[in-house]
Amino acid sequence: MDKLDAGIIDMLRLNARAGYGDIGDAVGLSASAVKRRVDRLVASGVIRSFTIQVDPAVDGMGTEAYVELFCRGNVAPHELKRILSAIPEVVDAGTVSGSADAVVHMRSRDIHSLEIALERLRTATNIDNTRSSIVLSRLIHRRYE
Amino acid sequence: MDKLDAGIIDMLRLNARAGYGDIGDAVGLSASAVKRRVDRLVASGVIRSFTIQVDPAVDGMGTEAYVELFCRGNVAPHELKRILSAIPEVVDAGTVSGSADAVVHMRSRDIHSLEIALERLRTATNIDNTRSSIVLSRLIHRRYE
DNA sequence: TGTGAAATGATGCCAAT
DNA sequence: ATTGGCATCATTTCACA
Repeated sequence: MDKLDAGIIDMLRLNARAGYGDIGDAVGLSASAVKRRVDRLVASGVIRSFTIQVDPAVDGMGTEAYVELFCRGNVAPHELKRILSAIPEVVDAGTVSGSADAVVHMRSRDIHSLEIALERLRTATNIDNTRSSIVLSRLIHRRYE
Repeated sequence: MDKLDAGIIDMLRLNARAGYGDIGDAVGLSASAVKRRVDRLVASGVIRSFTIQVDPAVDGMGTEAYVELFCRGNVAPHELKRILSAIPEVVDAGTVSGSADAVVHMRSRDIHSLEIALERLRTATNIDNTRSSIVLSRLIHRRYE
């Protein structure tokens, strides 16, 4: 991961379909050298995948919520992970510092299916209670991940 | 957005560098028909961009926080968007229901640069105060977006 | 790493549905 | 309005220096 790799990654983040030649022009390498580096970045797991960002509204997944999770007693992170993995509406989650034990980002087709998913979460073992914030309007969506 | 478009989007989500011919084989179209549809999906904004998912740890962006934003008086969503857009550490944000005005997901290189970004957020015009939850361990990372 | 050749894929046009 | 096939052009990919 040197400066050249970082440059290649920046280019691919902006346009994952950029040609090797174009990337090479930008970072100062030949097309084949860029290809070799990209292949290596993929093989080593630095580049997880090539994807697209789809408008969630069009995709029919326009309803979102941020949910704070409060657990009963001490719950191990891998236990939380097990619970959350079973709910497909959970797109992102992490244990956090502060009063809550975890923050969960949920995305669903509509309010109704979000409510059902929330109910599943709320009734899971060791979950004490939840505090939901329904997203009213999306402001930022920088998916560099 | 018919069934064919949905199939094309599914393929591109799995591999944004898939060839038009390969996509066509999967959904039952010729390469040129797939290209036309992809071009249209991009032009109409359904496909927002072609990107890569990078391992945040390797990328040196392993420190995250969820931040609740409380504003002074009524702040228009587009005003919040303007403020948040200026902070690159903000990867995701939305106005929400409940006591907070917005929830912001931030990602940074380390605690120190996260702190600096938080300070910039906290001192922005019309921001009353913030409530941060630093992510201790990432549980879920379903980045279909 | 770069160069150059061969294979592969992208792109635009046209006739047909 | 949208498709498949084809011709052309660009890019990827690989062997070798």
